[in-house]
Amino acid sequence: MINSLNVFLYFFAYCASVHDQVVPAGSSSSRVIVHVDLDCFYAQVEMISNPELRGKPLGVQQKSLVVTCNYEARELGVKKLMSVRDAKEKCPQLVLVNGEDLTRYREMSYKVTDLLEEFSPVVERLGFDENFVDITETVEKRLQQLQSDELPALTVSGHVYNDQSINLHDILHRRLLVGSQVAAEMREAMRDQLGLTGCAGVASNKLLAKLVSGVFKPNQQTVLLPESSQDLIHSLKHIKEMPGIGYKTAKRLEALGVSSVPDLQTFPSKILEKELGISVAQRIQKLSFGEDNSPVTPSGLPQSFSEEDSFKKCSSEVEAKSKIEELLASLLNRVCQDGRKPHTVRLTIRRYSSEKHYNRESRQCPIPPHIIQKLGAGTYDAMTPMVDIIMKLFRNMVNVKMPFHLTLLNVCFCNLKAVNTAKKGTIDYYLTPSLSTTTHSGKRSFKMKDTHMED
DNA sequence: TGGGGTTAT
DNA sequence: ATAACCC
Repeated sequence: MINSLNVFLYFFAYCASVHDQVVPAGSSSSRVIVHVDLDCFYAQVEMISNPELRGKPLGVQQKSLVVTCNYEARELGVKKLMSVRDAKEKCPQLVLVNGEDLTRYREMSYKVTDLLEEFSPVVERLGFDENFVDITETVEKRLQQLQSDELPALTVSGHVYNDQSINLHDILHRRLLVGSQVAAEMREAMRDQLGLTGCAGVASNKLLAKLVSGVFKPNQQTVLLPESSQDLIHSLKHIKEMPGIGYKTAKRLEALGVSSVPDLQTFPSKILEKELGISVAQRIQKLSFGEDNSPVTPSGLPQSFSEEDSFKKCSSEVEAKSKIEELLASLLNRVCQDGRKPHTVRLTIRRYSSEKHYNRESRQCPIPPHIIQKLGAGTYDAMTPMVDIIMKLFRNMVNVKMPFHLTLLNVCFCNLKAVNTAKKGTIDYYLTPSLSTTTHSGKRSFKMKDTHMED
């Protein structure tokens, strides 16, 4: 006779061995990814700046749009990207603050990323209010610290998608549970140290982590166990909701009769590849199965800085020049604070047009070395020569002898390089191949000294 | 429809 | 330089 204890022990050992074989311990094939998504970020920053706004319906305005709003406003019918007119109509008590200057949002955004980097250095930013963190290693370490008698006490933090039951014998479940605990600590740190609330999603890849983070909304977190991933992706009502399938691709898919997740899953791969190109086709078809092997790529320092302004009409060169000077003044301050130096400048315009939705043109050029040098110290030394260069780009795009009508100007500094800190006469000075060698500290708050040795 | 960002071609 | 994607 086999007694029940033996049956239990056998079952225990069986489960452990099966799953440990499927995903060997220390295997990199299974990851734990967290997606952190701040609640109505701009509105939160505004409420921190001015606590009197708390408790009132609050919208953040850019031009004629309410770009985001707090939950009090949402309960009264205000939606993201609603026009100010519609929002005021829905909600006359709505308090509006101007959010066209992104400085404070950008600063708070990087504080969040910096905080998350303390949990794992592998943090990828997505916009100002979202971050992906690969915590596979953090989780592995914690699981190895766990004594075997502590295993039964392992619990989830926050929601489990679909209320799926947890199997502690499954190593993937264990990892994701510890992941949910790390996510809870991240949200606690954001609240305690920065005063910010947000959602988190924990799953085995970026796509699923992002989708699951939005399941319980505001200020909550959800973990997805592997057995529920098909339910999650099938909960999408349209392929446009799939991150990675944008406006254009969704339209082209719809023309092929593909509009739902199952449509995309079962559509013939060869035809899809012919229509969209092999790269996009293979990527999005994998997405439709919940598969996403793209790594969390550490964002590090920004690749570019830009400032832009939109308006009803700009139709003269002097008008454009004064707007460009305004954009440039802010940019020079930002570049100065960063410490690195841009080697390329780009001007982008939008011309007035009744129909064409997305029409933008740009011209870019290298920044001459003698101007790059002036970028570090006083912002005003660089101002005049930079304006001259940008106006050349402007006249290259716009025939100023003909009538024109612009609705947007954008100035972008990119191709950022660390300043050369190698001292003249040293081995380093002569061996530094260009100045592209990364000499920055890796900390965003660190400011490099301008040693005037670049170029 | 704003004021940003990224990568691929 | 543009086009696509993300927020």
